Amino acid sequence: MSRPPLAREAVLDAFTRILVDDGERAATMDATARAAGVSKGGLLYHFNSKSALEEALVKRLEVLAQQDVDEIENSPEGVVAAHLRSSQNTGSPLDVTILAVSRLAQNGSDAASASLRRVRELWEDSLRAHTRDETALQMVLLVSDGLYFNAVLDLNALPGPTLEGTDLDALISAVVAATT
Amino acid sequence: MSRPPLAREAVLDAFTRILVDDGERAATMDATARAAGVSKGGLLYHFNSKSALEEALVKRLEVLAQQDVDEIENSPEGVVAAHLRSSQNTGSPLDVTILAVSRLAQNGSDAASASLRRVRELWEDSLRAHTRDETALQMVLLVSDGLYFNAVLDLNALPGPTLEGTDLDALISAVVAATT
DNA sequence: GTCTATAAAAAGATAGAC
DNA sequence: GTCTATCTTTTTATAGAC
Repeated sequence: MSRPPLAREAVLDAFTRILVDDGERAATMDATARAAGVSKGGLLYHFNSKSALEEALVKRLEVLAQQDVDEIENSPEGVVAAHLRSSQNTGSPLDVTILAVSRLAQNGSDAASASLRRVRELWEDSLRAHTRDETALQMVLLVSDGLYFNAVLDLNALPGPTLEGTDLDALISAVVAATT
Repeated sequence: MSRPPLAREAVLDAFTRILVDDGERAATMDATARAAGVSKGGLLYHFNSKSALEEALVKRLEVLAQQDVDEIENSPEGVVAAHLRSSQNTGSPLDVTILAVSRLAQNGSDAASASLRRVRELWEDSLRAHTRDETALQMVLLVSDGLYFNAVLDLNALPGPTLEGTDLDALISAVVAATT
């Protein structure tokens, strides 16, 4: 776990920022290098290819997500409340990294999709012990996803598993009961 | 409202499919033309430019979204339940169009972002009369967003307004009360 | 480690034949 | 209405100097 070179981190930061602010198409190696204050050759010294850049970003996400879960587990407010609160996108390193990786996922990166699924499973496993039942767990996760995605004006959220018919009915009933 | 040419609709369908399946970057005019079974020149007869293609897709979304709201208003199941059920992405024309337009929005298209916001406002206005209060309304919309986005394996949902601090607290309390 | 220069492919768009 | 051919710009990647 030796600290990575500064230029390398700067490139990753710039890549993230462009992905989130302007989208995947704008996040070219040229634009990333310029935003990071290095030349294209300099960038390619640290990342041999575009996919190497993407892989590095995915790796960064995995580390940040695990840290997030660990912090929430120790929150005095309670895991559910802390999780929902943390779903309010505030521009934290984890927030922007999730958004950046989801941009990659939506452009066909299987590694990015898989990573986002793992993050969601981390959350799910963390929340399970603190919710009444599976329906309640799904409701928390759904509201969390909705929150996350709504916390930014023109951004999106992250992938997850589909819901079966019976679960969907139970969920609808619960939400209807709680809201009408 | 005369019926548009078949080739034109085929191009729009192909563009939508590629956007949803492979992302914005893959949705080139070349690939779209090929998938629609026309040449690049043929495509450019119907849509003078890439942005003309995008504008046509946004227009299609507006029409489909209004139809959806009209149907839900007349649902015997009730507006809230029908809305949540309809948020389960089933690959309907509206579903795929929303996803396609959200891909454009995430790549910097202001027109696409604005259109998605309008769709969400349509839903919000439709649901308001059928929910207990503003917190309940937001909860329904959030769960709907979460549902929508989770109904597909590696896709995303749609933009919306941010939540204020007090609203967030009220929401967290409500969800916590309903789920723990 | 970082740079410039350049090659090779793909993108959007135009021109004009049919 | 639909096609092929072509131009221009952008993007990824390589080569090699410093």
